[in-house]
Amino acid sequence: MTDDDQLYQVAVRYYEAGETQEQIANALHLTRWKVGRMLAEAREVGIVRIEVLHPRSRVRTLEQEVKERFGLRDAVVVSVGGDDAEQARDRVAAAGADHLMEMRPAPRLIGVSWGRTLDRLAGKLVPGWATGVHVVQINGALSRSRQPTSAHSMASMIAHHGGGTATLLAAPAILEQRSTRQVLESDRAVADVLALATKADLFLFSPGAMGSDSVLVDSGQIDASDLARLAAAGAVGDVLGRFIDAEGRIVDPDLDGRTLGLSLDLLRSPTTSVALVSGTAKRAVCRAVVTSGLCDVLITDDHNARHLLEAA
Amino acid sequence: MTDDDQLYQVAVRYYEAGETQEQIANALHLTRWKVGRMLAEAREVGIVRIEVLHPRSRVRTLEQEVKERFGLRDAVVVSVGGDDAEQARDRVAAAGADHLMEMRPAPRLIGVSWGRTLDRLAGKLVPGWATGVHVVQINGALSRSRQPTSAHSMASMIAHHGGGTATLLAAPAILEQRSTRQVLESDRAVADVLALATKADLFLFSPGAMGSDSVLVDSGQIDASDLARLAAAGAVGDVLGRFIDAEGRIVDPDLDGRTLGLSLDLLRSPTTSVALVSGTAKRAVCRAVVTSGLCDVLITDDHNARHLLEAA
DNA sequence: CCCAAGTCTGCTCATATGAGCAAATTTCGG
DNA sequence: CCGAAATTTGCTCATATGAGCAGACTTGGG
Repeated sequence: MTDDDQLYQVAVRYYEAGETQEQIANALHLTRWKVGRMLAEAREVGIVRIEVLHPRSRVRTLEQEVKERFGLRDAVVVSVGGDDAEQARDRVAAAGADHLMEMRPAPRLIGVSWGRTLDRLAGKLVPGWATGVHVVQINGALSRSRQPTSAHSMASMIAHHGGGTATLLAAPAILEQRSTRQVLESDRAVADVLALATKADLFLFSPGAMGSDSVLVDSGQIDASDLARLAAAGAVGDVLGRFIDAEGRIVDPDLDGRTLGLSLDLLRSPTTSVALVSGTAKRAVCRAVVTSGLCDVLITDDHNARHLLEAA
Repeated sequence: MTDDDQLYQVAVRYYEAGETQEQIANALHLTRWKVGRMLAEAREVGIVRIEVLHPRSRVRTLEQEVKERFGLRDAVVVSVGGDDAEQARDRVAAAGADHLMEMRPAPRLIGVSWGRTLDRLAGKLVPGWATGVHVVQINGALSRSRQPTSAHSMASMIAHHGGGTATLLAAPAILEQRSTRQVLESDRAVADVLALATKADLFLFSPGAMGSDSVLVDSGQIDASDLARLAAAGAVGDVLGRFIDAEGRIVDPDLDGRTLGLSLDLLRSPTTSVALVSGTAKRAVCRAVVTSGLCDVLITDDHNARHLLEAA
């Protein structure tokens, strides 16, 4: 039996660095065949683990537990093998798309937020999944650019694939002044959209974590110092651009007053609201969302679900 | 993008059934190249997950948590990728061997139980890991065969690799009559071994689960009906052949009176006792062992550790 | 409805890889 | 310490596999 550490090194070079067996052999002063055999052994003893998992594999037991523990209408927990955040996001988005497509009665008017996860979800919907859905944006978009942002393209895509139309919200998510927000919200163009949004029979959103990779930060809506201040005040993340603490309460009333979009109370209303959460960074905000009733349906990955149950 | 389910099917055939790309192509009426591309995509989207994990990778955070929660002297948690029981046992055994070899001061007199896990551990010790250790068996062995059983070979191997000698216990683990046990225990050949065992400065054991694959069952020491009776009385598994309930108490005093070997109280003494546990079947007994102080050091796999923390 | 842009398909070919085998080496019982 | 048995090594060769590429096929915009 060859030394474990060397097996490991060879396995990493082959499977992770993508080197060829011959390259590895040269680098480590071994023969090509030795390397081949070492790889076989590494697979044998489990240093290299190859698993094929069904793309839609869900963890029903966790779903059940999460659902009961937090009194949700429904929970979807997808299993992602390792801890690749990107992949987890993908799986969760796919599960969200499936869930959306399987909803009966099919939603007619969907209120959506925006973000990377929802973007993915939009891409996973199969064209023709519904007929004549209407999609309405429920919070402001990015301020920096004038061109249609991802928020817009996403809403449009959901609507388009569902054979319907989208109503976009052409306004920034966070304003400089409270008064600006008030003015904007009373403008017909904005007011009408928000009024429509309140009538949605389904809300779809994905909370944001506190990290500096949050979309709100890198789009310049808020900056690192804001983030630090919010974190210090107990913020665990944002929902529709509104920062909340572990109990789901608004952390900074001033900032919140400058945030344009639906009030969080609407998410707590009887209308079904679906939260998509993936990645370890969103654990804290996920907990806040489920415990404070901001969502009825949680779609997340198994790691997060387990964490939710463990620490509670 | 190709259909997820088909990607899955192809991946399973290739990676799990070991079929060649061409075979798969024929079976599914695809071209060989298509199959190759599908496999690439399956890896891409994470249907196929290849991970290389360091053979000694330990999960320090879990170790810390387990250690604190149950007030242990030490805890070692090894990560095993999936849920291959055989592999978990192997990793745990390897970790046990490492732990044993790294103990300072090195143990001089080691009391060992026996079982599949300890067997593996013995094999992992590198020859010369210590000088002049003495190994003593702490409970009876299998009754069926007269030849040196695995219990003996194991103890000998640990001793041999440690440049020392072993004292074996040539007696069955469970007797038919309480009196037989008493007679045996007062016989010098047995009494001396047990007396030596009480002086050990380290105990090493692996609890047994309630399943019918337990070594006690398939060696004929107890049978399925005994097992059922014990389970009904609240037994969660055995330690040194003695069946305990969730609180670590002896379940059946009669059976226990017929069991030959060290008393469990010795494991609870200040002497370090190391428990090796792997596999989901041993969860219950593992919990009993750590909560009732039967071990100071727990060596287990990550699944088990997580379970221990979750349900507690 | 049609065309341009993008995507997918089937293929050639160079190359990476595993099965099989004799030679070298290690292991182990006496 | 020796020689038989088991294991490991280096190798040949057949084969499986991925890169690259031209043609076929969608797809979406006008």
